[in-house]
Amino acid sequence: MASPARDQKLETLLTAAARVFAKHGYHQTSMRDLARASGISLAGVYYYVQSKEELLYLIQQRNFAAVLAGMHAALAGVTNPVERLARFIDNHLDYFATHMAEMKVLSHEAGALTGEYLHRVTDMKHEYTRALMDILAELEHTHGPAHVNRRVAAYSLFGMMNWIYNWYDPLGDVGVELLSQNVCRLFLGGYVGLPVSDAVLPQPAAG
Amino acid sequence: MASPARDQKLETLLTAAARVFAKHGYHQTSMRDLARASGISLAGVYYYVQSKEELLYLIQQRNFAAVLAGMHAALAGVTNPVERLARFIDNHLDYFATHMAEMKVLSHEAGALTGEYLHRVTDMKHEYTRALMDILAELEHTHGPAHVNRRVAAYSLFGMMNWIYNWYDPLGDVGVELLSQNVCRLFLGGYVGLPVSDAVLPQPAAG
DNA sequence: GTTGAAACTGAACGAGCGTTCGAGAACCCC
DNA sequence: GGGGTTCTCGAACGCTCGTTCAGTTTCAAC
Repeated sequence: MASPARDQKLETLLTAAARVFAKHGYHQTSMRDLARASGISLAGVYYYVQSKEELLYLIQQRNFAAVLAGMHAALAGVTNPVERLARFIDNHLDYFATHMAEMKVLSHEAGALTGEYLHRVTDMKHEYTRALMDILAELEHTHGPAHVNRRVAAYSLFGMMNWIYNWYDPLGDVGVELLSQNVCRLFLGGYVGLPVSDAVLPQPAAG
Repeated sequence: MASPARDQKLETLLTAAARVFAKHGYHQTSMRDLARASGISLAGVYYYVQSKEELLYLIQQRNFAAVLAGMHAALAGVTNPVERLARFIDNHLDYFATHMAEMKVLSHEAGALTGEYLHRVTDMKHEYTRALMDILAELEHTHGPAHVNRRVAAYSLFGMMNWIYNWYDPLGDVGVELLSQNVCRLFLGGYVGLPVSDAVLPQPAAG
Protein backbone atom coordinates (compact mmCIF):
# COMPACT_ATOMS: atom_id res chain seq x y z
CA MET A 1 0.00 0.00 0.00
CA ALA A 2 2.94 2.33 0.60
CA SER A 3 5.76 1.29 -1.68
CA PRO A 4 8.74 3.58 -2.30
CA ALA A 5 7.67 3.95 -5.93
CA ARG A 6 4.25 5.04 -4.88
CA ASP A 7 5.64 7.48 -2.36
CA GLN A 8 7.84 9.05 -4.96
CA LYS A 9 4.98 9.48 -7.41
CA LEU A 10 2.85 11.04 -4.71
CA GLU A 11 5.70 13.43 -4.03
CA THR A 12 5.80 14.36 -7.71
CA LEU A 13 2.07 14.95 -7.67
CA LEU A 14 2.28 17.14 -4.56
CA THR A 15 5.10 19.22 -6.02
CA ALA A 16 3.23 19.78 -9.27
CA ALA A 17 0.04 20.57 -7.39
CA ALA A 18 1.79 23.09 -5.16
CA ARG A 19 3.17 24.82 -8.24
CA VAL A 20 -0.26 25.12 -9.86
CA PHE A 21 -2.03 26.04 -6.62
CA ALA A 22 0.54 28.75 -6.01
CA LYS A 23 0.12 30.17 -9.49
CA HIS A 24 -3.64 30.08 -9.93
CA GLY A 25 -5.02 29.50 -6.45
CA TYR A 26 -6.60 26.41 -4.94
CA HIS A 27 -10.23 26.96 -5.88
CA GLN A 28 -9.35 28.24 -9.32
CA THR A 29 -7.40 25.07 -10.07
CA SER A 30 -9.32 22.04 -11.34
CA MET A 31 -8.36 18.41 -10.87
CA ARG A 32 -7.97 18.31 -14.64
CA ASP A 33 -5.33 21.04 -14.38
CA LEU A 34 -3.47 18.99 -11.81
CA ALA A 35 -3.69 15.86 -13.93
CA ARG A 36 -2.21 17.76 -16.87
CA ALA A 37 0.55 19.32 -14.75
CA SER A 38 1.60 16.04 -13.17
CA GLY A 39 1.30 13.86 -16.26
CA ILE A 40 -1.23 11.55 -14.63
CA SER A 41 -4.71 10.95 -15.93
CA LEU A 42 -7.60 12.61 -14.13
CA ALA A 43 -8.82 9.34 -12.62
CA GLY A 44 -5.25 8.34 -11.85
CA VAL A 45 -4.87 11.23 -9.45
CA TYR A 46 -7.50 9.62 -7.26
CA TYR A 47 -5.37 6.54 -6.87
CA TYR A 48 -2.85 8.63 -4.92
CA VAL A 49 -5.18 10.98 -3.14
CA GLN A 50 -8.70 10.73 -1.80
CA SER A 51 -9.87 14.22 -2.72
CA LYS A 52 -8.76 17.63 -3.86
CA GLU A 53 -8.87 18.85 -0.29
CA GLU A 54 -6.63 16.04 0.91
CA LEU A 55 -4.12 17.12 -1.71
CA LEU A 56 -4.13 20.63 -0.28
CA TYR A 57 -3.88 19.25 3.23
CA LEU A 58 -0.89 17.07 2.39
CA ILE A 59 0.95 20.04 0.90
CA GLN A 60 0.28 22.18 3.94
CA GLN A 61 0.91 19.46 6.52
CA ARG A 62 4.17 18.16 5.08
CA ASN A 63 5.74 21.55 4.57
CA PHE A 64 4.67 22.94 7.90
CA ALA A 65 6.05 19.81 9.55
CA ALA A 66 9.35 20.47 7.79
CA VAL A 67 9.39 24.08 9.04
CA LEU A 68 8.68 22.90 12.58
CA ALA A 69 11.38 20.23 12.43
CA GLY A 70 13.85 22.74 11.03
CA MET A 71 13.01 25.12 13.83
CA HIS A 72 13.57 22.52 16.55
CA ALA A 73 16.88 21.55 14.99
CA ALA A 74 17.98 25.17 14.64
CA LEU A 75 17.14 25.99 18.25
CA ALA A 76 18.62 22.85 19.79
CA GLY A 77 21.31 23.73 22.29
CA VAL A 78 21.08 27.46 21.68
CA THR A 79 20.32 29.42 24.83
CA ASN A 80 20.96 33.07 23.95
CA PRO A 81 17.50 34.51 23.18
CA VAL A 82 18.79 36.85 20.50
CA GLU A 83 20.43 34.01 18.68
CA ARG A 84 17.38 31.85 19.17
CA LEU A 85 15.23 34.48 17.54
CA ALA A 86 17.72 34.95 14.73
CA ARG A 87 17.70 31.22 14.07
CA PHE A 88 13.92 31.08 14.20
CA ILE A 89 13.70 33.80 11.56
CA ASP A 90 16.48 32.32 9.48
CA ASN A 91 14.90 28.87 9.42
CA HIS A 92 11.53 30.29 8.42
CA LEU A 93 12.82 32.49 5.61
CA ASP A 94 15.27 29.94 4.34
CA TYR A 95 12.59 27.29 3.99
CA PHE A 96 10.21 29.82 2.51
CA ALA A 97 12.71 30.96 -0.10
CA THR A 98 13.56 27.42 -1.16
CA HIS A 99 9.91 26.26 -1.22
CA MET A 100 8.10 29.36 -2.44
CA ALA A 101 5.20 27.56 -4.11
CA GLU A 102 4.48 25.29 -1.17
CA MET A 103 4.78 28.10 1.35
CA LYS A 104 2.56 30.40 -0.68
CA VAL A 105 -0.05 27.66 -0.62
CA LEU A 106 0.43 27.28 3.12
CA SER A 107 0.13 31.01 3.76
CA HIS A 108 -2.49 31.94 1.21
CA GLU A 109 -4.81 28.95 1.20
CA ALA A 110 -5.08 28.63 4.95
CA GLY A 111 -8.81 29.23 4.82
CA ALA A 112 -9.49 26.61 2.17
CA LEU A 113 -9.22 23.63 4.52
CA THR A 114 -12.18 22.43 6.57
CA GLY A 115 -13.01 19.96 9.31
CA GLU A 116 -10.29 17.65 10.57
CA TYR A 117 -7.78 18.83 7.97
CA LEU A 118 -8.14 22.40 9.15
CA HIS A 119 -7.94 21.31 12.76
CA ARG A 120 -4.62 19.54 12.32
CA VAL A 121 -2.94 22.38 10.48
CA THR A 122 -4.28 24.89 12.97
CA ASP A 123 -2.73 22.87 15.77
CA MET A 124 0.66 23.09 14.12
CA LYS A 125 0.27 26.83 13.72
CA HIS A 126 -0.51 27.19 17.39
CA GLU A 127 2.60 25.24 18.29
CA TYR A 128 4.68 27.44 16.03
CA THR A 129 3.19 30.67 17.34
CA ARG A 130 3.73 29.51 20.88
CA ALA A 131 7.39 28.81 20.13
CA LEU A 132 7.89 32.36 18.89
CA MET A 133 6.02 33.87 21.82
CA ASP A 134 8.26 31.92 24.20
CA ILE A 135 11.37 33.28 22.53
CA LEU A 136 9.98 36.81 22.82
CA ALA A 137 9.36 36.25 26.51
CA GLU A 138 12.94 35.08 27.02
CA LEU A 139 14.12 38.10 25.07
CA GLU A 140 12.25 40.48 27.34
CA HIS A 141 13.75 38.72 30.33
CA THR A 142 17.32 39.25 29.18
CA HIS A 143 17.01 42.56 27.33
CA GLY A 144 14.57 44.51 29.42
CA PRO A 145 10.92 45.36 28.77
CA ALA A 146 9.73 45.32 25.20
CA HIS A 147 8.82 48.52 23.42
CA VAL A 148 5.87 46.80 21.82
CA ASN A 149 3.01 44.51 22.80
CA ARG A 150 4.22 40.93 22.55
CA ARG A 151 1.30 39.60 20.57
CA VAL A 152 1.39 42.50 18.13
CA ALA A 153 5.12 41.93 17.73
CA ALA A 154 4.74 38.21 17.07
CA TYR A 155 2.08 38.61 14.41
CA SER A 156 3.94 41.53 12.87
CA LEU A 157 6.95 39.28 12.47
CA PHE A 158 4.83 36.56 10.91
CA GLY A 159 3.39 39.22 8.64
CA MET A 160 6.82 40.34 7.49
CA MET A 161 7.92 36.77 6.88
CA ASN A 162 4.77 35.36 5.30
CA TRP A 163 4.14 38.32 3.04
CA ILE A 164 7.25 37.66 1.01
CA TYR A 165 5.42 35.44 -1.47
CA ASN A 166 3.88 38.69 -2.71
CA TRP A 167 7.15 40.29 -3.74
CA TYR A 168 10.28 38.25 -3.09
CA ASP A 169 12.22 36.66 -5.90
CA PRO A 170 14.78 34.14 -4.58
CA LEU A 171 16.73 34.54 -7.81
CA GLY A 172 16.79 38.36 -7.61
CA ASP A 173 19.50 40.58 -6.21
CA VAL A 174 18.38 40.17 -2.60
CA GLY A 175 19.75 36.89 -1.33
CA VAL A 176 18.16 34.84 1.42
CA GLU A 177 20.94 35.67 3.87
CA LEU A 178 20.46 39.40 3.37
CA LEU A 179 16.71 39.04 3.65
CA SER A 180 16.94 37.02 6.85
CA GLN A 181 19.50 39.39 8.35
CA ASN A 182 17.39 42.42 7.44
CA VAL A 183 14.20 41.05 8.93
CA CYS A 184 16.09 40.10 12.05
CA ARG A 185 17.53 43.61 12.45
CA LEU A 186 14.23 45.25 11.68
CA PHE A 187 12.48 43.26 14.33
CA LEU A 188 15.09 43.25 17.07
CA GLY A 189 15.83 46.93 16.67
CA GLY A 190 12.19 47.82 17.19
CA TYR A 191 11.25 45.20 19.71
CA VAL A 192 13.92 45.61 22.34
CA GLY A 193 15.87 48.50 20.86
CA LEU A 194 18.80 46.30 20.05
CA PRO A 195 21.21 47.60 17.39
CA VAL A 196 22.03 44.28 15.83
CA SER A 197 25.63 43.83 14.77
CA ASP A 198 26.55 41.19 12.26
CA ALA A 199 28.33 39.20 14.95
CA VAL A 200 25.17 38.43 16.83
CA LEU A 201 23.43 36.95 13.82
CA PRO A 202 23.77 33.24 13.19
CA GLN A 203 25.96 31.78 10.51
CA PRO A 204 23.87 31.23 7.36
CA ALA A 205 22.11 27.87 7.27
CA ALA A 206 23.30 27.16 10.79
CA GLY A 207 20.63 24.52 11.53
CA MET B 1 -28.17 55.70 -15.58
CA ALA B 2 -26.57 56.88 -12.34
CA SER B 3 -29.31 58.02 -9.99
CA PRO B 4 -28.62 58.51 -6.28
CA ALA B 5 -30.95 55.61 -5.49
CA ARG B 6 -29.04 53.37 -7.82
CA ASP B 7 -25.71 54.44 -6.34
CA GLN B 8 -26.86 53.65 -2.86
CA LYS B 9 -28.10 50.22 -3.82
CA LEU B 10 -24.83 49.47 -5.55
CA GLU B 11 -23.07 50.51 -2.36
CA THR B 12 -25.20 48.06 -0.39
CA LEU B 13 -24.38 45.32 -2.86
CA LEU B 14 -20.65 46.05 -2.65
CA THR B 15 -20.70 46.03 1.14
CA ALA B 16 -22.55 42.73 1.26
CA ALA B 17 -20.27 41.26 -1.38
CA ALA B 18 -17.15 42.34 0.50
CA ARG B 19 -18.46 40.66 3.62
CA VAL B 20 -19.12 37.37 1.85
CA PHE B 21 -15.89 37.50 -0.18
CA ALA B 22 -13.92 38.13 3.01
CA LYS B 23 -15.56 35.22 4.79
CA HIS B 24 -15.53 32.54 2.10
CA GLY B 25 -13.17 33.85 -0.55
CA TYR B 26 -13.88 35.23 -4.00
CA HIS B 27 -13.84 32.04 -6.04
CA GLN B 28 -15.64 30.07 -3.38
CA THR B 29 -18.50 32.58 -3.43
CA SER B 30 -21.23 32.18 -6.05
CA MET B 31 -23.36 34.93 -7.52
CA ARG B 32 -26.28 33.15 -5.88
CA ASP B 33 -24.60 33.64 -2.51
CA LEU B 34 -24.24 37.33 -3.23
CA ALA B 35 -27.84 37.63 -4.34
CA ARG B 36 -28.97 36.03 -1.09
CA ALA B 37 -26.68 38.21 1.05
CA SER B 38 -27.75 41.44 -0.59
CA GLY B 39 -31.47 40.67 -0.88
CA ILE B 40 -31.46 41.08 -4.66
CA SER B 41 -32.44 38.37 -7.11
CA LEU B 42 -29.67 36.61 -9.00
CA ALA B 43 -30.51 38.33 -12.27
CA GLY B 44 -31.00 41.62 -10.45
CA VAL B 45 -27.34 41.69 -9.44
CA TYR B 46 -26.49 41.96 -13.12
CA TYR B 47 -28.48 45.14 -13.38
CA TYR B 48 -25.93 46.82 -11.10
CA VAL B 49 -22.79 45.07 -12.18
CA GLN B 50 -21.55 43.60 -15.44
CA SER B 51 -19.83 40.55 -14.03
CA LYS B 52 -18.58 38.90 -10.88
CA GLU B 53 -15.10 40.17 -11.62
CA GLU B 54 -16.30 43.77 -11.95
CA LEU B 55 -17.82 43.41 -8.51
CA LEU B 56 -14.45 42.39 -7.11
CA TYR B 57 -12.76 45.19 -8.99
CA LEU B 58 -15.15 47.82 -7.66
CA ILE B 59 -14.52 46.69 -4.09
CA GLN B 60 -10.76 46.81 -4.54
CA GLN B 61 -10.69 50.05 -6.53
CA ARG B 62 -12.98 52.05 -4.27
CA ASN B 63 -11.30 51.06 -1.06
CA PHE B 64 -7.78 51.47 -2.34
CA ALA B 65 -8.75 54.90 -3.66
CA ALA B 66 -9.97 55.75 -0.16
CA VAL B 67 -6.69 54.61 1.37
CA LEU B 68 -4.73 56.69 -1.13
CA ALA B 69 -6.88 59.75 -0.55
CA GLY B 70 -6.52 59.33 3.21
CA MET B 71 -2.78 59.08 2.84
CA HIS B 72 -2.51 62.27 0.81
CA ALA B 73 -4.67 64.11 3.32
CA ALA B 74 -2.66 62.75 6.26
CA LEU B 75 0.66 63.75 4.73
CA ALA B 76 -0.39 67.19 3.53
CA GLY B 77 1.78 69.88 5.07
CA VAL B 78 3.78 67.45 7.18
CA THR B 79 7.51 67.68 6.50
CA ASN B 80 9.17 65.72 9.31
CA PRO B 81 9.91 62.28 7.79
CA VAL B 82 9.31 60.46 11.06
CA GLU B 83 5.91 62.00 11.41
CA ARG B 84 5.17 61.40 7.75
CA LEU B 85 5.91 57.72 8.22
CA ALA B 86 3.86 57.58 11.38
CA ARG B 87 0.92 59.14 9.58
CA PHE B 88 1.33 56.79 6.65
CA ILE B 89 1.15 53.80 8.97
CA ASP B 90 -1.67 55.25 11.02
CA ASN B 91 -3.79 55.97 7.97
CA HIS B 92 -3.27 52.47 6.62
CA LEU B 93 -4.06 50.64 9.83
CA ASP B 94 -6.95 52.89 10.75
CA TYR B 95 -8.66 52.30 7.43
CA PHE B 96 -7.85 48.60 7.60
CA ALA B 97 -9.32 48.23 11.07
CA THR B 98 -12.52 50.05 10.17
CA HIS B 99 -12.95 48.21 6.84
CA MET B 100 -11.65 44.75 7.65
CA ALA B 101 -13.78 42.86 5.12
CA GLU B 102 -12.99 45.16 2.22
CA MET B 103 -9.28 45.28 3.05
CA LYS B 104 -9.06 41.54 3.42
CA VAL B 105 -10.55 41.26 -0.06
CA LEU B 106 -8.04 43.82 -1.31
CA SER B 107 -5.09 42.03 0.29
CA HIS B 108 -6.10 38.45 -0.19
CA GLU B 109 -7.82 38.46 -3.57
CA ALA B 110 -5.20 40.51 -5.35
CA GLY B 111 -4.50 37.68 -7.75
CA ALA B 112 -8.12 37.11 -8.73
CA LEU B 113 -8.34 40.11 -11.04
CA THR B 114 -7.27 39.91 -14.67
CA GLY B 115 -6.75 42.15 -17.68
CA GLU B 116 -7.63 45.81 -17.42
CA TYR B 117 -9.09 45.42 -13.92
CA LEU B 118 -5.82 43.99 -12.66
CA HIS B 119 -3.85 46.67 -14.46
CA ARG B 120 -5.71 49.53 -12.80
CA VAL B 121 -5.40 48.16 -9.29
CA THR B 122 -1.75 47.34 -9.85
CA ASP B 123 -1.14 50.96 -10.86
CA MET B 124 -2.61 52.16 -7.59
CA LYS B 125 -0.41 49.76 -5.67
CA HIS B 126 2.67 51.07 -7.44
CA GLU B 127 1.72 54.62 -6.54
CA TYR B 128 1.25 53.60 -2.93
CA THR B 129 4.51 51.68 -2.76
CA ARG B 130 6.33 54.57 -4.34
CA ALA B 131 4.94 56.92 -1.71
CA LEU B 132 6.30 54.73 1.09
CA MET B 133 9.68 54.32 -0.58
CA ASP B 134 9.94 58.11 -0.89
CA ILE B 135 9.26 58.54 2.81
CA LEU B 136 11.94 55.97 3.60
CA ALA B 137 14.39 57.85 1.42
CA GLU B 138 13.64 61.09 3.28
CA LEU B 139 14.04 59.24 6.54
CA GLU B 140 17.49 58.02 5.60
CA HIS B 141 18.41 61.55 4.63
CA THR B 142 17.53 62.99 8.01
CA HIS B 143 18.36 60.08 10.30
CA GLY B 144 21.45 58.59 8.78
CA PRO B 145 21.90 55.42 6.74
CA ALA B 146 19.34 52.69 7.16
CA HIS B 147 20.22 49.45 8.92
CA VAL B 148 18.20 47.55 6.38
CA ASN B 149 17.72 47.38 2.62
CA ARG B 150 15.05 49.90 1.66
CA ARG B 151 13.02 47.58 -0.51
CA VAL B 152 13.06 44.81 2.07
CA ALA B 153 12.02 47.33 4.69
CA ALA B 154 9.12 48.66 2.62
CA TYR B 155 7.67 45.23 1.87
CA SER B 156 8.24 44.10 5.43
CA LEU B 157 6.16 47.03 6.60
CA PHE B 158 3.43 46.19 4.12
CA GLY B 159 3.63 42.62 5.37
CA MET B 160 3.15 43.68 8.97
CA MET B 161 0.22 45.91 8.05
CA ASN B 162 -1.57 43.70 5.53
CA TRP B 163 -1.23 40.51 7.53
CA ILE B 164 -3.51 41.80 10.25
CA TYR B 165 -6.63 40.37 8.63
CA ASN B 166 -5.26 37.00 9.73
CA TRP B 167 -5.31 37.75 13.43
CA TYR B 168 -6.49 41.22 14.40
CA ASP B 169 -9.85 41.79 16.05
CA PRO B 170 -10.80 45.49 16.06
CA LEU B 171 -13.13 44.80 18.96
CA GLY B 172 -10.50 42.97 21.02
CA ASP B 173 -8.26 44.37 23.72
CA VAL B 174 -5.71 45.83 21.32
CA GLY B 175 -7.06 49.15 20.05
CA VAL B 176 -6.19 50.64 16.69
CA GLU B 177 -4.12 53.38 18.29
CA LEU B 178 -1.98 50.88 20.17
CA LEU B 179 -1.61 48.74 17.07
CA SER B 180 -0.58 51.69 14.94
CA GLN B 181 1.84 52.96 17.57
CA ASN B 182 3.38 49.52 18.01
CA VAL B 183 3.92 48.93 14.31
CA CYS B 184 5.45 52.38 14.02
CA ARG B 185 7.88 51.74 16.87
CA LEU B 186 8.74 48.29 15.61
CA PHE B 187 9.58 49.62 12.20
CA LEU B 188 11.36 52.84 13.11
CA GLY B 189 13.40 51.20 15.83
CA GLY B 190 14.75 48.65 13.42
CA TYR B 191 15.02 50.73 10.30
CA VAL B 192 16.97 53.72 11.55
CA GLY B 193 17.53 52.68 15.14
CA LEU B 194 15.21 55.33 16.43
CA PRO B 195 13.81 54.75 19.93
CA VAL B 196 10.39 56.15 19.29
CA SER B 197 8.91 58.17 22.13
CA ASP B 198 5.20 58.77 22.32
CA ALA B 199 5.71 62.44 21.52
CA VAL B 200 6.95 61.78 18.04
CA LEU B 201 3.90 59.78 17.06
CA PRO B 202 0.98 61.58 15.51
CA GLN B 203 -2.22 62.27 17.37
CA PRO B 204 -4.71 59.48 16.66
CA ALA B 205 -6.80 60.04 13.55
CA ALA B 206 -4.78 63.11 12.70
CA GLY B 207 -5.64 63.08 9.01
C1' DG C 1 -55.14 56.91 -17.41
C1' DT C 2 -51.61 56.27 -20.60
C1' DT C 3 -46.81 55.99 -21.63
C1' DG C 4 -42.05 54.98 -21.40
C1' DA C 5 -38.06 54.36 -19.06
C1' DA C 6 -36.01 52.22 -15.01
C1' DA C 7 -35.87 48.37 -11.87
C1' DC C 8 -36.36 43.81 -11.26
C1' DT C 9 -37.03 38.56 -11.90
C1' DG C 10 -37.92 33.23 -13.00
C1' DA C 11 -36.21 30.13 -15.81
C1' DA C 12 -33.08 28.44 -18.56
C1' DC C 13 -28.33 27.70 -21.17
C1' DG C 14 -23.89 25.73 -21.94
C1' DA C 15 -19.85 24.77 -19.66
C1' DG C 16 -16.95 23.02 -16.22
C1' DC C 17 -16.60 20.98 -11.75
C1' DG C 18 -15.11 16.87 -8.27
C1' DT C 19 -15.69 12.33 -8.11
C1' DT C 20 -16.73 7.36 -9.41
C1' DC C 21 -16.55 3.03 -11.83
C1' DG C 22 -15.48 -0.92 -14.45
C1' DA C 23 -12.09 -2.59 -17.17
C1' DG C 24 -7.68 -3.04 -18.93
C1' DA C 25 -2.25 -2.82 -18.49
C1' DA C 26 1.95 -3.62 -16.02
C1' DC C 27 4.47 -5.87 -12.75
C1' DC C 28 6.16 -9.40 -9.48
C1' DC C 29 6.61 -13.89 -7.28
C1' DC C 30 6.01 -18.80 -8.03
C1' DG D 1 3.34 -18.60 -18.11
C1' DG D 2 -0.28 -18.30 -14.75
C1' DG D 3 -2.31 -15.66 -10.90
C1' DG D 4 -2.78 -11.87 -8.00
C1' DT D 5 -1.81 -7.41 -6.75
C1' DT D 6 -0.71 -2.78 -8.12
C1' DC D 7 -1.39 0.78 -11.18
C1' DT D 8 -3.75 3.41 -14.90
C1' DC D 9 -7.45 5.35 -17.54
C1' DG D 10 -11.74 6.68 -20.73
C1' DA D 11 -16.12 7.69 -19.94
C1' DA D 12 -19.62 9.09 -17.50
C1' DC D 13 -22.64 11.02 -13.36
C1' DG D 14 -24.88 14.62 -10.90
C1' DC D 15 -24.25 19.12 -9.70
C1' DT D 16 -23.17 24.01 -9.56
C1' DC D 17 -21.36 27.74 -11.88
C1' DG D 18 -21.63 32.67 -14.36
C1' DT D 19 -24.42 34.64 -17.42
C1' DT D 20 -28.50 35.71 -20.43
C1' DC D 21 -33.05 36.84 -21.90
C1' DA D 22 -37.74 37.65 -22.41
C1' DG D 23 -40.76 39.34 -19.76
C1' DT D 24 -43.13 41.71 -15.69
C1' DT D 25 -43.56 45.24 -12.17
C1' DT D 26 -42.82 50.01 -10.51
C1' DC D 27 -43.47 54.66 -10.92
C1' DA D 28 -42.82 59.48 -12.16
C1' DA D 29 -44.32 62.67 -15.88
C1' DC D 30 -47.92 64.17 -18.64
